[in-house]
Amino acid sequence: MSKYDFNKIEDKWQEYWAKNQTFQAKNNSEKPKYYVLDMFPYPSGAGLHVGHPLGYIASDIYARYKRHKGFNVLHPQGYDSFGLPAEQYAIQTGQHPKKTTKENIARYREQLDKIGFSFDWSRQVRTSDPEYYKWTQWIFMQLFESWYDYEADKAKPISELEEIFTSEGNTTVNAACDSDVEPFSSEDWNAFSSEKQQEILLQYRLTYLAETEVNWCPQLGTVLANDEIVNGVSERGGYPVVRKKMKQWSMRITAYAQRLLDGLDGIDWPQPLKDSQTNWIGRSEGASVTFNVKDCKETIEVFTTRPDTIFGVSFMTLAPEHDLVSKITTDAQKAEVEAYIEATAKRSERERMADVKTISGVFTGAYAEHPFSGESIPIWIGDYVLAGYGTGAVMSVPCGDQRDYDFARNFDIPIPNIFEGIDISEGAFADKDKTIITNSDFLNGLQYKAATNKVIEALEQKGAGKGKINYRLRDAVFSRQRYWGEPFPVYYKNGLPQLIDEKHLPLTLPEVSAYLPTEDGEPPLGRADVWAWDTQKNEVVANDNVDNETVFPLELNTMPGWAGSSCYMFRYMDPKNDDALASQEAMDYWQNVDLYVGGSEHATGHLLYSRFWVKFLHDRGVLPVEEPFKKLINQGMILGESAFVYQVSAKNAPSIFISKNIYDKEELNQQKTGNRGSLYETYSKIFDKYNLNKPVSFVHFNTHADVSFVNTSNELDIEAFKNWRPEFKDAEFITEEDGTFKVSREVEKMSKSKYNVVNPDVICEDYGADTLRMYEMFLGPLEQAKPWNTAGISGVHNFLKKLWKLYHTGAEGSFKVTDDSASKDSLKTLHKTIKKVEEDIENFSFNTSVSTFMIAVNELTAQKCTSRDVLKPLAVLISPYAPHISEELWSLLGHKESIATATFPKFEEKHLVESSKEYPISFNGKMRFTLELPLDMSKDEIESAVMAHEKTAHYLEGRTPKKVIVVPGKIVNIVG
RNA sequence: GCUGAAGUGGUGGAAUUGGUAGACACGUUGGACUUAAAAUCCAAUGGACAGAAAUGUCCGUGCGGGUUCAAGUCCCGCCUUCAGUACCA
Repeated sequence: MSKYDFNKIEDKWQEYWAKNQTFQAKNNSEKPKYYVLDMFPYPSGAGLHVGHPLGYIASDIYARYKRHKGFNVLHPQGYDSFGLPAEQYAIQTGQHPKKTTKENIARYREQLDKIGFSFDWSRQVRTSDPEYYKWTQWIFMQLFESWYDYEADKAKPISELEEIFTSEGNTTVNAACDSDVEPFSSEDWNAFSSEKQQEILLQYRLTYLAETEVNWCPQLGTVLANDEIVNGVSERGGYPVVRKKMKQWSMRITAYAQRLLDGLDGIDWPQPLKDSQTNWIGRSEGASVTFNVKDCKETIEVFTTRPDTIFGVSFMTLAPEHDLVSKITTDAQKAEVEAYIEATAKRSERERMADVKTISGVFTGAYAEHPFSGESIPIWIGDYVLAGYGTGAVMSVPCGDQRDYDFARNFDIPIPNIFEGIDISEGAFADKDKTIITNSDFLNGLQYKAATNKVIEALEQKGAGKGKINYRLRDAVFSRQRYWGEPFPVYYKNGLPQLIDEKHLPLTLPEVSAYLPTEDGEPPLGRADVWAWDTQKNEVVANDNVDNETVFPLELNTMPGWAGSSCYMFRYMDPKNDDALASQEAMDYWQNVDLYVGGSEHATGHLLYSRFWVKFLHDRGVLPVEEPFKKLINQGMILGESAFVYQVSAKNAPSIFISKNIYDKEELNQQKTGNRGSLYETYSKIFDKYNLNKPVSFVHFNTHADVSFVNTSNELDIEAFKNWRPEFKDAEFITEEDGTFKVSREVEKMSKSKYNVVNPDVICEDYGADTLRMYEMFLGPLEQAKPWNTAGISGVHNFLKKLWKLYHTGAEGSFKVTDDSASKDSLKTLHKTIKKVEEDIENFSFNTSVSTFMIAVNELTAQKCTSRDVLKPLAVLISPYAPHISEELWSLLGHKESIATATFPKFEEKHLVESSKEYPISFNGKMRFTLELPLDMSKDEIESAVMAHEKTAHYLEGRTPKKVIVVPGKIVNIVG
């Protein structure tokens, strides 16, 4: 073989790797371990485009590199195969999601295999596989069986809590729980009915049932998101939508807020990603203050970050949804308040967000009492206060908060000034570090920090408040009214949730007649005929058998998408284990993921939930580690370059397309916004110019053309375009002078609907997987978003051809390496390359090492290097990037084993050292010359050599140098 | 509004973290080979000016300042773009 026949080579080695299980990882090894993981894909029907493998290529390079470096590398892959698209497809076609998912996975696998990844496929997991989701269900059960003890700051078994309740009641317990748990003694507890006890325990569990409001559309038979509702009716169809309270499972992630925050310090993640988790958790320090409501027994609790401004309070504001509103509103204000609440309730979340400028609110007629001054403070309601944050109530300090200020202004509420020497006639003053408090009784003359400490102390003494840390993070709703997800291992006895026994997992998804919700609003599982739990037989039985004695209804909701992806990284360690998520030995050996590669869009979803679950399972002794991902890298998205054609058409007439340059030249773009008369004139002129039949009127727009019809010079294949769609069959084209038709291009997200998808299979077919891999890396820095442009691929492809040729300098291009000792220059090139590539891989700057390879191969070609001593290590260097060609060269070099196990060449400094080198020397930027000096000179020696040089002496004549700056190997600067 | 990232040739992007800016590649131009094309190879390629030429000089990393012998890199103030987030008390 003398030609670089990449298709043949790649098929051969892909087959070899599969047959020999080259990349299968062992769970025990003398070698140090290294775990490289990609975020596993959701197998969509559209298949992979060139953007998807970017991160996989990067992690594969790293995994292969680590193998060369002597690590036992775990590099698995699987599928996040539960999810909405498959379900929607099922609703439309009636096909079981299981079937389409299976097909999609097969397609994904085929595409992935073509790129030559070193995945250990023997460990593949699929989240929709019962053998897998058995463990998702198992983790849910552990959460159900746990509570969070703030004293020990960890999760504990719920049985321990029951014991405490039995012996001490709940007053000594500092636990994460629902806010409305009432205090009870041990006597109370023991007197409670079993139902009552279960209800109370539910409020402490780490996953619990709670009533949550959702938007329900009975006609569409589904829950709608806020943005799917316009003016109180559904966006599609215009059906009425009702707010409905539904019992939903929630995850008590808020218990872990502080630990999730603290844990960020110990992990090597990109700063923007850490920032977004920090913001999402949203910790703020302040105080909770209790205000008594006058003339009734109620109290209002508020959270504030500025307790120091408590003497600036001139009113209080409650969210319209606040529970107290109905209790404290006076009869005189009742009508107005109710009208306001109704009006706010009707507004969707979206409207409320879009309309933040309008100030609205109503006085309740009630007054609160200031905890220190005892003054009466009017209580208002206003929709700028959010029910979901803090306590849903604020103490309004108009001089210190702009929103309070605007509200006070709008309703003529007094604005007392408590900041010394600050003018608040124009707006509030929120800069807490620049003020001294005044008009504030015992806080006068203090600054923010001191005042805050003092006021909290005073509040605590009075029992009117305490220092508090508030988090923005909410508990995560865990129920979905969907079919294609994990069923909950839960049945209901007297309306109370019960777990099925662990031994009977997995609880598999039942068959249903259709994948839509039922007409009376139950999730799709409500359609299943066989979906009840028999506690005697311990199996799923037909619904008819429900007797609420031994047979009970099962949960109808399924788990959300993130359930299956939260702990999958541990399942890879021991994927076939039927007795545990993974064996203790496997988990102790692999610990956690050393390198995780994936998109940043999961910052506040998967990556947060996963950390939560891992911390929880660590608390409960299941996992040895507390963080799932030690290092994380976000790969940027690869965007598509859409092609547009400019279309001018009349109704019912064939389309007419105008080539881009003509369109630009005639400034039709400007005409688009001009008046219709001049538009018509301009078009008429053009049509006359090109001898085309003028339509009566013009319609003017851009149309996507499929990128496969466009070559690298942006020329459109007119014939292919005409045949694409029937309506373009008779289209006419106004072409450039040279007869070509040019499209305009625009960078957009790669998507089927934009006809800008580039398929990796096509690239592999035309250029080879090695070219694809290297080109994707060459495109730019890994973390950066960048458009795909096939035009540049020839550079990388040429490199691989040159690499091939470097090893094929024999007669008629046959393979040739010699046993001659390598030239100094060649050794220098090799070691320069080893050093650079090693640094690049360690720093994840894969783009620059592609350049380094190109330089190396060009130099070695020029040196006519055929030495085995150079060509052998070179193949290993390149193999992480271009594994197929490297394997082929490796076997041509006479090796029987795969190159994957070869040792990474060792860098030797001595090959880079030369006898002498020319140093450029500059004087203050004015004079520059070069001086040849031996390389092993010390700083001082170089300095004196420079000073002794005639040009230096000339320059310095009559002057004393201020200093000489010497950087060996770089540059010498002398300042006169 | 807030937070974060980034602005370098015609294009994608390098620059050893303060030390010859523009590596490498695409594109473009010219040349070799060829009946021709493709492929391959060679050369030139930031701008301006001077020179027959080798070469030299000046300008140049979004804009305006500053520190330094020396700034794409550090500091201050702007502008622009992208991403995330948004009444968080």
